[in-house]
Amino acid sequence: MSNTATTGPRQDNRRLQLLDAAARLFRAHGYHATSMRDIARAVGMLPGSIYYHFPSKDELLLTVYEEGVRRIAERVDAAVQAQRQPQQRLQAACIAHLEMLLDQSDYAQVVLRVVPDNTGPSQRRLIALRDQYEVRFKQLVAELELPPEVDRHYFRLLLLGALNWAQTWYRPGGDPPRIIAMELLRALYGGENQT
Amino acid sequence: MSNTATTGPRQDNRRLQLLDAAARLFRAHGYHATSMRDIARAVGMLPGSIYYHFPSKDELLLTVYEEGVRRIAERVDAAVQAQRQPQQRLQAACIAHLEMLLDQSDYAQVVLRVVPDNTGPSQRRLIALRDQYEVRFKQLVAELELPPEVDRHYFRLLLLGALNWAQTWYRPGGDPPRIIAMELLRALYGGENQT
DNA sequence: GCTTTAACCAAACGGCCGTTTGTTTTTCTA
DNA sequence: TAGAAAAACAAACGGCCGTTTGGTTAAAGC
Repeated sequence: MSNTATTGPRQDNRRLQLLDAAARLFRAHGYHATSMRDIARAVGMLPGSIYYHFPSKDELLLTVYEEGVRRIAERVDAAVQAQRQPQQRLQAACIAHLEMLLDQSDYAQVVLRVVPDNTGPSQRRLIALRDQYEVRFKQLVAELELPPEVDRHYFRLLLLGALNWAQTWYRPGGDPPRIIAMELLRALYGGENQT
Repeated sequence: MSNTATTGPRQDNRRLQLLDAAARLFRAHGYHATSMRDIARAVGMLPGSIYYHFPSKDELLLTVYEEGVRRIAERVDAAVQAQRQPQQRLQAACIAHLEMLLDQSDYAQVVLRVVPDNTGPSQRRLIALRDQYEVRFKQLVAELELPPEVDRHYFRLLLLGALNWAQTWYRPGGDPPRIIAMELLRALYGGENQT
């Protein structure tokens, strides 16, 4: 009963397993089509046991979402910081973004696949998380040299839309995400100022 | 008002009401989050009565999907045929596409909002319907003059992705769909060969 | 007028849903 | 090694799900 802080909590491994399974299933089938029983079965657990780790299904989605944003942001930031020229910085960001979105992370894919409409009480926080991530692209586009007629707001929406929509037509076996990102950028720039 | 054929079955009015309600609810809440009871309540009907008009929920979605593709294709085709120059033909298609997608038709919005993954036995037909519609844009892009470095395949995916993704950020009260389409195209062309 | 039939009602079917409750097992510390 | 805390089990709760079945109503056709 002593108030010692030396005692760390147990490793809590299954919590991570739960998050992994939830991310995978949410990505594959969507939020509503995935049941708590599905998630429990995927980690070899009884449905009720999930509620020791998460208070609700909604909160489970929120945690996956947060982790997804964290992972894709981390990866994109690292890619951007390795470049100097604005054009190459944006290209690096697009490549990293697309790799996470198409190949790497179930978590990141949930962020864009699961539409935060009527998914529960935390839908506003989901949207806020997504917006917070996209601020990076706002800054990258602001650095860029563009013709004066081009509205940077719509330039960003054009680029992000094209990248995110790739999730709907991408199939493994075709061009890898890196090539796709570069081809989309080339189509966008019209082949003018290419590296 | 003698436009009614004197013979034939009864007018079967509620079937259209059902489709309208289903389209509206599928668009707003998604397929899985919309129950047959929700749809029945929206038209003032008991849940079981829907099965007189449609054999299953899956078939109901398929019918909405088909009607959505039909409506958006009809509208886009009309807009394209009113133009001669390839660039203006594509622009007209984009405007019509976006207007249907953002403002006009619940049916058309279902086609792009409801991801046809694990929605039931007819998911392949849903994808086929969507592909069949997008063939139009393939042709429009083929007519277009483009720099030789630009891959027309990715040019089309870039454009359609940007347009379709607008569904996730569009809010009524901002720029109308027509302006959005033109701004996106301007960002895509880089302000070069504008009308 | 009688029959047919389109259209819907009324009521239930089994099943899965998210979640709760009480108990048991495991694990780590004191 | 005793005991507390963490983690999972076992079993149910009420409720909603898509769908089925059989009966009722009212318009249409002969």
